[in-house]
Amino acid sequence: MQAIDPTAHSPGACQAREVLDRVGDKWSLYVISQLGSGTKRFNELKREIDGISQRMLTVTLRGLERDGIVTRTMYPVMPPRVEYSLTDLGRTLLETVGTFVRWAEENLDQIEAARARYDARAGEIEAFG
Amino acid sequence: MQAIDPTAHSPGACQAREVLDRVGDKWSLYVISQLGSGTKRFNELKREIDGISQRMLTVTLRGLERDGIVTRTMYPVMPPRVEYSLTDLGRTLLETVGTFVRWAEENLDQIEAARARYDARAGEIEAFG
DNA sequence: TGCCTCGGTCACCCGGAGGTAACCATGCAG
DNA sequence: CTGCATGGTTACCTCCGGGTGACCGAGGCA
Repeated sequence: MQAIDPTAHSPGACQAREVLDRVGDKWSLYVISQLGSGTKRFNELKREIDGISQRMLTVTLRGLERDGIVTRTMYPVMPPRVEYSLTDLGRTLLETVGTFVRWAEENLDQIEAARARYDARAGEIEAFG
Repeated sequence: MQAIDPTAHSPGACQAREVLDRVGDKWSLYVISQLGSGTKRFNELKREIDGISQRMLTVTLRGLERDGIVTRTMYPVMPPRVEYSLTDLGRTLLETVGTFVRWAEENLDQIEAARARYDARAGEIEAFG
């Protein structure tokens, strides 16, 4: 994802782009999705989200916290205990993302089919064109 | 955006991630949004999408065409005439993105407020903490 | 004879997203 | 004394998304 150019403005899309810049990175969606099932601790998230590094989980959570999508609660005990959960805003976002996820589930096969067709045709042209 | 790691699988989110990898790049949303209002020619899109380069418009359109979201129609005349439009799949995607756009419109101010609060608090801590 | 348009392709470069690994403080178990 | 767990931070490096600018080929126009 990429910074917004404030001079660019395609009427409807630009607001969505700003949200995409938040949620469209590599890990945010996984974190939001995991927190959808309730409050979680740092290492709990780390274990559940396959392949995420310590640093990226921190960075992602900080970003989501900054934007008011998750809350961070620290208990000053030893060893440290830190809990993350969705805010109300985060929960409405999760819902909205849900319609997106459903679209993905319903149409991913179509996309992959189209992709296969396109690649097949491209290979053909390369070979005989 | 980034390639998918096939070993990663957060049940619901992973399918959506694949769609995000398609639509979450810098320009796809603008292109889809512009094509929502009908068939357009290459330079027409280029003029309407503020700041896009010739190369990136080509790249974006090729990607969307590959995934079956837009169709490309070439008329072998001189000077060349090429028209782009949404497929049925593209139109359902546009609709889905619409709920996303509405969420963005309704909640962007909340995000920005949260961001401002967070930054203010961070500055405070840096100064006095 | 140039120069413009349309719809691209190609070579090159840069910045930033994201990965890896080391380090931190503290307390408890062995 | 050593090692492990928790929840990070930091330095460093790599990769690639995306931007810039040159070039193309055929026709029209002056």
